[in-house]
Amino acid sequence: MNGSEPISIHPESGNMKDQDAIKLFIGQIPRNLEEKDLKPLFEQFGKIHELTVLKDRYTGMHKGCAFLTYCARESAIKAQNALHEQKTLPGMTRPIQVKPADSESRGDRKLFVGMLNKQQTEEDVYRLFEPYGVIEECTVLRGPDGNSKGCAFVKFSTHTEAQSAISALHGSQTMPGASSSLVVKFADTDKERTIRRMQQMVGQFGIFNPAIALPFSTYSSYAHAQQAAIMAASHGGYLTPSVAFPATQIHQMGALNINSLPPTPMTPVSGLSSPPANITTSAVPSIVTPIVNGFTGIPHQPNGHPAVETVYTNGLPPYSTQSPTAADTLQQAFTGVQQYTAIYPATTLTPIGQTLPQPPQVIQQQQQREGPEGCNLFIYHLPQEFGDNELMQMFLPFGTVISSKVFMDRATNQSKCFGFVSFDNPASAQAAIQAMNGFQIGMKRLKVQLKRPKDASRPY
DNA sequence: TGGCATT
Repeated sequence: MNGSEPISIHPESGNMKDQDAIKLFIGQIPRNLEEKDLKPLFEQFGKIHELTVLKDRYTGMHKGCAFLTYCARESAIKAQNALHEQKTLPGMTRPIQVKPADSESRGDRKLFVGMLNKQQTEEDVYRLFEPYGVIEECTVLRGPDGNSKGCAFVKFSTHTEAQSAISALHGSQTMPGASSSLVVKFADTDKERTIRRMQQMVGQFGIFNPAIALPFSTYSSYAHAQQAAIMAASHGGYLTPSVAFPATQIHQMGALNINSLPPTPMTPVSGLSSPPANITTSAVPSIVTPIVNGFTGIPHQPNGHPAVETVYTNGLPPYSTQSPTAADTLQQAFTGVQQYTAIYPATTLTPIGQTLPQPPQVIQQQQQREGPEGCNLFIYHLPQEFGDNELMQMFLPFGTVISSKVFMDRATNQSKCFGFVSFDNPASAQAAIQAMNGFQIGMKRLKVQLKRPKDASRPY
């Protein structure tokens, strides 16, 4: 949109490319030649689908090369044969390069397939993908016991084939017994796999030592930053932590909280561009989190050290459902939620008037574990804007939450307004049902009951 | 009425 963006001949109706079209890399182009100048040279081999000169992402400088896709696969082959190393453009010392782009060959042609039925074998998966190209490899991922993990790798002979399988199959169907529609995407690169593994480690062992991993020199400055962040959040006119906790406990929250840092948009603290992004547990910088944090408190251990395992407790003994104080606190907090959500529409992720840049968000994924029998709750009629974290916060007062999950619609990425919470003991689960079933939020009342066992017979 | 996974 600005002058430095690469100009492309965009695909448009009447400009469709072959399913097996080849994307060409064009090298050794003089830097004074733009798309319009290059077009005549390449058009002689066929209709161009897309032609893009590569520009530096930041400076907009011409990189001396381009990507070219013809509508017809045959045109690409003709152009490569006629031009590659055959002609030197004015001002260049080396001949023009015309060859399939890296993405077309060895690179991205391996797919990750998720949401398979655990009974599906390599052969089943092969049959499913066979129509889209030549399959070089097909593996169902299995655990040590040999049981399918419900996912697979499928390697095609070309990127284009792989891409066409994605287009045709991703989200196209839901396998019997699978919880969601089929996932078909390019497999992680080595780099992505490393990142994923690191995230899994963090999820497994709890939070790492902030003094080592964070861009602060000492732990105490980190703790200070958190405290400042909490104060900043509490000055926004929302429910303050002091409603729910005595001052000493707020101090502890500031010093010890490492799992529920207030979200970035709430922390305009001078001298800090943003809180460390890689320790937030909130997938979305949700507008309701500060309030919810305010009433439920923050995970820490009575011994004064951060929790080593990723379990979530409020640091208080689970309160009895007869306690009027606790009920009052909840009700107040939810009044706050209602007011807040009335001010900021659900689609607004950043509170109005704040334009802090989004830091790259590395989300710490909470591991989803099933609790023991009688410890797993099904919760329905959640507010649309509640995510896993808000759900967890809501149930922390009743005990140790080992897992919380809001069910999302894959297609729209919207909450389906129901979810699951797992406790480590049945008494907490029962206390939560007693206190929270029928709890009114806005126009809706929560339904909180024990999760149906997986093999429960369907009533229809 | 989950367990969402990456050789």
